[in-house]
Amino acid sequence: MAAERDSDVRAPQAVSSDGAVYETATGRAEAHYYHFSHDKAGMGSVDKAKVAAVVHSMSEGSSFYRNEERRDARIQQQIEGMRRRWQALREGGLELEGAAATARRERAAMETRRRLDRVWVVVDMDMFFAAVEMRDKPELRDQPMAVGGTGMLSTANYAARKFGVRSAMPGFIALKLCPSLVIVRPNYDKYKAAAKLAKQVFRRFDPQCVALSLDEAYLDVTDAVSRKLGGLPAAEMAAFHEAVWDVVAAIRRDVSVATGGLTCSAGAAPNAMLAKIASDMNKPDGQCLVPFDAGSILGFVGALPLRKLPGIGRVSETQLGGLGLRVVADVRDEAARLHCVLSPRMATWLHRVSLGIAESGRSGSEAGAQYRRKSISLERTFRDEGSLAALQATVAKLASKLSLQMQGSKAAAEAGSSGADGRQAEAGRAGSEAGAAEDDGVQAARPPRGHVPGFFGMADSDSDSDDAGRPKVRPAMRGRTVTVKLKLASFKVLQRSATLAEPTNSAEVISAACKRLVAQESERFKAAHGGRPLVLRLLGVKMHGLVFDDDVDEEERAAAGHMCKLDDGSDEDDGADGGSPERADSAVVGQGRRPVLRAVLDERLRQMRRHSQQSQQQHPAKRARRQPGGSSGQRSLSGFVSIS
DNA sequence: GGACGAAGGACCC
DNA sequence: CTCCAGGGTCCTTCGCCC
Repeated sequence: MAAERDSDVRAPQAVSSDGAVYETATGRAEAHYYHFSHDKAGMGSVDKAKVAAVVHSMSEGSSFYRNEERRDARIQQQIEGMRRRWQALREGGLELEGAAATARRERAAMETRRRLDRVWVVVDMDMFFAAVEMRDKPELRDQPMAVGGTGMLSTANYAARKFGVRSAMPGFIALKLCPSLVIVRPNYDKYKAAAKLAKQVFRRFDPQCVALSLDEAYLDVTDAVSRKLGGLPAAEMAAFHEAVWDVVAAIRRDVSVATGGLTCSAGAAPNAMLAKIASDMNKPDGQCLVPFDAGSILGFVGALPLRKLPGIGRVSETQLGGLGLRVVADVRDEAARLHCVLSPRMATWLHRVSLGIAESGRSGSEAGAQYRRKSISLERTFRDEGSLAALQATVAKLASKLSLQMQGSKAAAEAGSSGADGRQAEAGRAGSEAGAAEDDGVQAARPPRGHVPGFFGMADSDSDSDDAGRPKVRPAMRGRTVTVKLKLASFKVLQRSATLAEPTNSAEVISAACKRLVAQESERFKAAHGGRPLVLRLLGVKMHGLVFDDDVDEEERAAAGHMCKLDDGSDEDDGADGGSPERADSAVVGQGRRPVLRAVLDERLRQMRRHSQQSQQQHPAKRARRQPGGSSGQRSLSGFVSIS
């Protein structure tokens, strides 16, 4: 293993600026229901057609499948609308003229904001959960195995991937594809321990590194690289690239040593988005460097299939594909027309990203600001249930568990030691009635260290103690808006929410509010369906509009001095980075006020830019108007692509 | 024209 | 035998209320 890594550590071959290296399998997966993410590492030899056939035969006729078909039909219809408009723009001129001018200005403004002076690294553990299990149980090494349950897998090893098994695939389908598959139940404590070891390594290279999940971290290693260069500015690009390459190699080596042989892949680039993309290019156990010059970057992103962009998922890929766009460079070429067809944000975002520009700045001065979650929720899937009483019992149980979590570490600790207070005893009974009780008793009784990390949880609480070994305190919080999530037996999802007069974290209050919403919906459903009961397969309870108890102190401090306000709708996001390229001078943006985590995530998590077809068709005139007209000039689209 | 609440979605891991 | 998760974030649209 060491040898393998060595060899690829040794070759600081940067990407050629024409991007040819990355002209990967554009193997257009026939846009349909079940390509669970195509060219994943280790899948080279999979018989895709066969896998698709098996998956299809397993799903056909199921409620899940029918729901997917409905969804797909809707999307296809949207695409039809987009297509017509897209074609119309090809012929007609005026609107496009304006848009082209806008796009040109936009691009110039964006180019202004391109930064090449920071070195970002994204590290991604290879098949993390499976790797940990294999490390601890060598007999699993050469076996196809996956971590998860029959319901859903979270990751699979490479032996399993050869059969077409992959993460986010339901376990029962995976077993069909690979009858010898060993499915291991997840053991999060082990994964957390391993992640903690890795993070200790990351901190040596970037004390402020941010973990997005157990298996992925973002590092700004600029300082480490310049130390490597002896504090001198790199005389030339090659030396600089080599230094970057070596730092990344060192990180990966140290991670492997620290974790007892787990491997990871990494990408390095001038911004976090590019680094993220690069981290995926040489998986597993490899690394990739995007050169630090605009020309190379344009070549690199340009050649990528759109799906590689974090933020472009199954739907967006299909939509853009419907317009004939396949690769990032296509988007760049069509920036003007896209401005006429997509929502303004989506268009602007795509344009920027197609240039390989992203803002992953981290404001050093902002170290004090902790990340604040925006919502907290709990949901449970169970066997189809039509009895309102049973559903309400589940609601009560979810509400009381959520309440407990919201009360912070102190409450959780008490509950953990006492085993079961009144609320939980009640919840336990209720749960078994609803048939959703499996692991619940255990979970509820778990001490504070137990609870699920969540997507962001790791950002500052990857461990239960701080660096000095003091136990970490989870602040109590209250929420003002409560939402119930209902997934019908048909897989259709509904959400019903209500805003309370006062923020709360009381189990009773939350429970009562949720029960009311569920009862209402149940009535409505019966009325609309000739008395048929509402049959659900999932219930969820969520709270948002959160206020944190320890923010009270912060407000006091704020009164005395600086500190920005972090929570409540006032979103420090002022117009959103991509939103207004006009204020290109907003070097100030990303300069101060954002919490560390937000700044880093900015790019990758805000991009669910989707747009609604309907509205665009309903208000074409309005849309046209908002494109600042003016300008003329002949500009051939090719002029767009050139790098100045 | 906002700000705010509600509902529905896309996406990520 | 088992039959598609759960925890988050952000975007968009719409309606209501200034």
